[in-house]
Amino acid sequence: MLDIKFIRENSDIIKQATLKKHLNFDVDELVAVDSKRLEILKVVEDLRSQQNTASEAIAKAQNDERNGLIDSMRRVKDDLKFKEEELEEVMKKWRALMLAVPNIPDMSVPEGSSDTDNIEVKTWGTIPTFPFKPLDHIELMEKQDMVDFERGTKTAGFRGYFLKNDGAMLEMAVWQYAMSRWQNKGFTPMLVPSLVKRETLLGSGYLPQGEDDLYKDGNDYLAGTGEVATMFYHSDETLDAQSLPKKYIVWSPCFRKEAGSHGKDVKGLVRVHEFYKCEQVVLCEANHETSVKYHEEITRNAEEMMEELGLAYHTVANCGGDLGLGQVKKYDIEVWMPSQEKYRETHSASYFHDFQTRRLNIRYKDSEGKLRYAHSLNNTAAATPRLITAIIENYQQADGTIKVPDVLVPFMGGKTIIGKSVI
RNA sequence: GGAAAUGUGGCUGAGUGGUUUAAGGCACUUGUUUCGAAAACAAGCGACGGAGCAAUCCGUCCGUUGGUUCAAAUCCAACCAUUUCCGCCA
Repeated sequence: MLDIKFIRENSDIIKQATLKKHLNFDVDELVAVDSKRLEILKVVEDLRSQQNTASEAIAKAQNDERNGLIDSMRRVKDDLKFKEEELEEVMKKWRALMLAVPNIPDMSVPEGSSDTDNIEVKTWGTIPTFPFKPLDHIELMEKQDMVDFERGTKTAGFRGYFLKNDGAMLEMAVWQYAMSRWQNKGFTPMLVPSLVKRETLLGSGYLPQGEDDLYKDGNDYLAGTGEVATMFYHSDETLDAQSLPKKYIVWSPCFRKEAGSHGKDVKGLVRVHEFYKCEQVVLCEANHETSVKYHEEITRNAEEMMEELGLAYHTVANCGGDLGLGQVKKYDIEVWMPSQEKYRETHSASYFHDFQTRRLNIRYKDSEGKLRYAHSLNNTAAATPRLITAIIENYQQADGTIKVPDVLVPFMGGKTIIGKSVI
């Protein structure tokens, strides 16, 4: 959501944003609807003012005078009702359009329509070479009894899975490693609801346009990311400016229908309907430079974790067409997957300015005592099981066992090698 | 899931149809006083939208959404939340 005043005065900027994000949105229509809204609102407010004045007079008047006033107010009431209905019609349209206004992408966001136009901004690590034919994570995990897809689909349907033995333990080790790692950086750990109300998803900007990718029952939805509940946590609050930035490291189950991705990653654990994620969420003061600073910081946090894990990755700046409605700029971190011989997304870091906090009404009082909408950002910390597929493939050994990355050993009860040799 | 009670500003709390423009208190801000503070006294003290250069003015907001009425914090309905009890459950 953007400020309607800003939209009115800067419709050209909105038009450019719409083009850059490859969206269909008619800002001229919104501006026209808004003019209509203000015009009717003026009439309604004048009638209400009349009513308020008359109401006072009626309270004091007696007999005939009183009856006469009441009669004339009856007509005002009818007019008001008619105008209010007209206003409600316009407001419906207005609200729907307001939710569709895209946020303005940063100047530095590359042009382009899809992820193939994203631009690599960094690479790290050496792409591993194996003196044997490397296996994919599916084979590796099945050989070591770390996963059961057959019973997974029997139980949960397409993309269902069970993690077993060190498959289960490795996943939990990653969570613990990530949660404590970010806690040490000053982030507040939280476990947050995945079962959430519709308004939470409107607040973070996933709805109304993302309906098809969400599991739901009536007004109850399963969130696709912990960001949703975490952002809603502070909705309708005025934060203490001293408490900014607020940094959260959040663990939650995540549910995604993956609508529109049938045929992609149909096997394995790279794309599943139910997964778990440690997510970084930041609220900071309303200032572009501050947003950029924390955007770089939460991106770097994740890159450092990948470096600690010893996983080769690159970071891309997402192009305009690959940005969400509310995102100003986004970096994806993509890990090298030996079986696919390409990079696959593990992290997505974006900032929103006040797009989300306007919807959620999250404000703070700045140093001049003025109420302002905070800025918000988020990035993945560790999304599993996708991340463990990368670990497993990159750390596989000739005999089919899997070396545990050093930083995870303490979280695996001291275990350094997963599995028995299967040669 | 069933029953009952409750829902008013940052907090507390009055208000059950018309000077309520939401009393009073606490907290907060400023001033007077003081070497300084406390206390006392005085004044101020919400958000959002609109008009205006401005002073200021208008409108909306008493859990939410509708309804009744010339007029709703107040009456009615539904919903939501909280508390207590029962049922169920990890």
